[in-house]
Amino acid sequence: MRGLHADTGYLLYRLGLRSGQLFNTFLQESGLRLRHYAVLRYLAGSAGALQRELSTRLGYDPSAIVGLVDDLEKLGLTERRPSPDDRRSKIVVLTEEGRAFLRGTDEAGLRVTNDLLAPLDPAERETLQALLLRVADQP
Amino acid sequence: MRGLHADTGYLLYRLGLRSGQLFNTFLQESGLRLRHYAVLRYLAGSAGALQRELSTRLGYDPSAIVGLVDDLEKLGLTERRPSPDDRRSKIVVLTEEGRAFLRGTDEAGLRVTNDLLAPLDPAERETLQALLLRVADQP
DNA sequence: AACAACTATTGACGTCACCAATTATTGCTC
DNA sequence: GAGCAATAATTGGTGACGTCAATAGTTGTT
Repeated sequence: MRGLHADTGYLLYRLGLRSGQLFNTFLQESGLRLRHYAVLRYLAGSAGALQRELSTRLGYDPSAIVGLVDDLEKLGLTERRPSPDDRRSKIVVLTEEGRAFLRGTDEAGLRVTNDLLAPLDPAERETLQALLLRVADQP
Repeated sequence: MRGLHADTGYLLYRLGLRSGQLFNTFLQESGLRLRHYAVLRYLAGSAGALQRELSTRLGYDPSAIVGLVDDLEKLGLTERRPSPDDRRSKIVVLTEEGRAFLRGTDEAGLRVTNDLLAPLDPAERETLQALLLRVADQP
């Protein structure tokens, strides 16, 4: 009898939950949650982003972005700068402290991934990574 | 600059969210959510389960199971039967209506997985499935 | 000049995860 | 076999979160 566990879509859902929990328990000592961390990492790769951009790219509601950026700003990890082109928009950028924070949690994120993928050898991890990237990169 | 998207753990988290959303939008016409569906599919593979067992196997809080089983019972898809061994426990079983419901949503679940894995060919899907199963099957 | 579209923000509502406490029952132990 | 810790289901509370509607300020279009 094929249970739901044999369904790849459901497996992804389940493992996504587990992965998120691992990240969150890991981040909790810093007072942040996975959502904050995702924003920081996105900013690290983009050198400034409109809140609207964060919303669409990360899949969080615009109103959620407001709170997340508020939190990060309160901790001094990001700043809101006025957009030169459009006075409605604000550009969120990492501060130096934000970069330092990311450096400090770098190997920690790797450790989480390491725990999660413990049953796989390096070659298999690379295969999985490649497949997931292909799945993730569709509109 | 390696963004968070290059991190397998985060990829899993992200794809898990997407998968869950697909499942939920698909199930919403039936009035159930993914959590209910997961319970039904687990029951289909076990011919009766204690609520405690559902809690540990599916990773939901015992108090959450109460509500889920209440909902399913209200729809006539499951029943609570007294355990012959232990009067504290109740055994949750699928009704005939529950089985019929699962049959009706069978190919729908496959369609969700199909949408999700659109970029992969059949061989790659099997590889992914096998890797995810290995990752999922750790304590 | 008028109006539709867009950005950030606020607020409300329902769902959900997480934790503590309760009741009924069981198993252990002395 | 009496007392007591452990367990199963349940209830309730709290905080986080997704979603939706509404608003103020700004831009682009016609």
